Amino acid sequence: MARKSLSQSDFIEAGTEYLRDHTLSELTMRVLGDLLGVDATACYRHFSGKAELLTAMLDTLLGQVLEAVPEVVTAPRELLEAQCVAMRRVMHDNPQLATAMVASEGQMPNALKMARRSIAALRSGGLDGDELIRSYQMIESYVMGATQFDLMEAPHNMEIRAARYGMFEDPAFVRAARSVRSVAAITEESFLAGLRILLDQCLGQSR
Amino acid sequence: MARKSLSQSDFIEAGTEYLRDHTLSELTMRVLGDLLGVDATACYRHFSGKAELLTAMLDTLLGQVLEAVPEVVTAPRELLEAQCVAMRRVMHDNPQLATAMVASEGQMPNALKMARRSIAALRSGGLDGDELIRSYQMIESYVMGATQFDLMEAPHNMEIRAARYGMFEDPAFVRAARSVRSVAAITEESFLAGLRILLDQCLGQSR
DNA sequence: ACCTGAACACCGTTCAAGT
DNA sequence: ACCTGAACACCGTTCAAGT
Repeated sequence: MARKSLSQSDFIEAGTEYLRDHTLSELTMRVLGDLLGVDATACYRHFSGKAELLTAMLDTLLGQVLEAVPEVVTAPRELLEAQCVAMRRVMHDNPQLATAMVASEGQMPNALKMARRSIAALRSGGLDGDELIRSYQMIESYVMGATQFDLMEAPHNMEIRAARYGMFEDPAFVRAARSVRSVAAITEESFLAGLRILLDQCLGQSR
Repeated sequence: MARKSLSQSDFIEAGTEYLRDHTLSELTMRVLGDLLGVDATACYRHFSGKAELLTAMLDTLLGQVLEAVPEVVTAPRELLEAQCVAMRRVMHDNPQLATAMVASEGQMPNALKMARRSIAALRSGGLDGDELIRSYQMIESYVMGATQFDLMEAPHNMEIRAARYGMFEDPAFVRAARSVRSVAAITEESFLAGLRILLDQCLGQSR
């Protein structure tokens, strides 16, 4: 039998790819092994367990956000908004992983990088002390939370939301519920509107 | 052996009580059976499975929110804020259930009631059409999402957040990280500040 | 150094059998 | 009508054994 000599990134990539079309609970260690033509327990030679693999997959995702928003010299307001929008888009493209986002930031270097960038932007926007922390936390909780909430039950999330709208018995919602696409559009619009309202309030209007 | 003749609410209450001191993954059907002095499979005589039980537990939680905010005649802005704050408090008191909040609203009558109340308030605040939907969705995603995010990994969530702050290498965050209590306080302040900013923008300043 | 394969201690759930 | 208890098809993970 030929040696496989797999690396961490092989498992990360195979898992992330698999989650494009499958549920998180469908990604078992046995399936992951099959994907790489290897035994179910081979993963344990590279990660302490499933949790650590998941964390590595998540951090890789955050790396994509950092790449999507190069740290060029832009106004802090624009850098922040761009980073938040990129974060949401990456999560939107990987809903299964996004909704499993964990708080174990200790092992996620890219999460740390993103946070430091945001804080630097808020600082150069004039914030400091407790106001800085409140603003940072408000934006992080909004972007991560609202996006996770909107992606819940993906890929059927917007069908489910449309069905809910239909039960509200309100003419505006019932009309919107007829088109899943319009429900999805409204969801994105409301996220972006909310983000801008919060950023405006934290950093002052810039448009 | 005496007949137990349990009802749905017995399982809901026992499970919710158990989750006060235990993780969601620790609440297995076998444990639930032990709590009620009954076989592990007895639950299937009252619920189709664990998912349906969980949904029932969640809806019971939403019922507490409805009770906490009686539908007295108040200004729409105040009703909305009170309902959002009550929602967060109930989730805060039941973090394990709150972070498992599901999108299966079809079987959650109290979720429907809450939504209709919110929509009525927004309407009497002068909103209509797509603007009404955007405002509703913005507030729902913010309250549910940010709260779920802040409660992630409870009951150690604030210790984890404090540890993160310590790694930011920013003087303001490092100072705040010395007290878990202060991190928790800042989290609540930033949630409330964000909520008020969004409500102000949707319904106009009322204070 | 890395992978295998059997094994362990769990899950949620089904179903025939009890009362 | 409701509960029991064995059983099924899974999990993640461990560990001795291979190469």
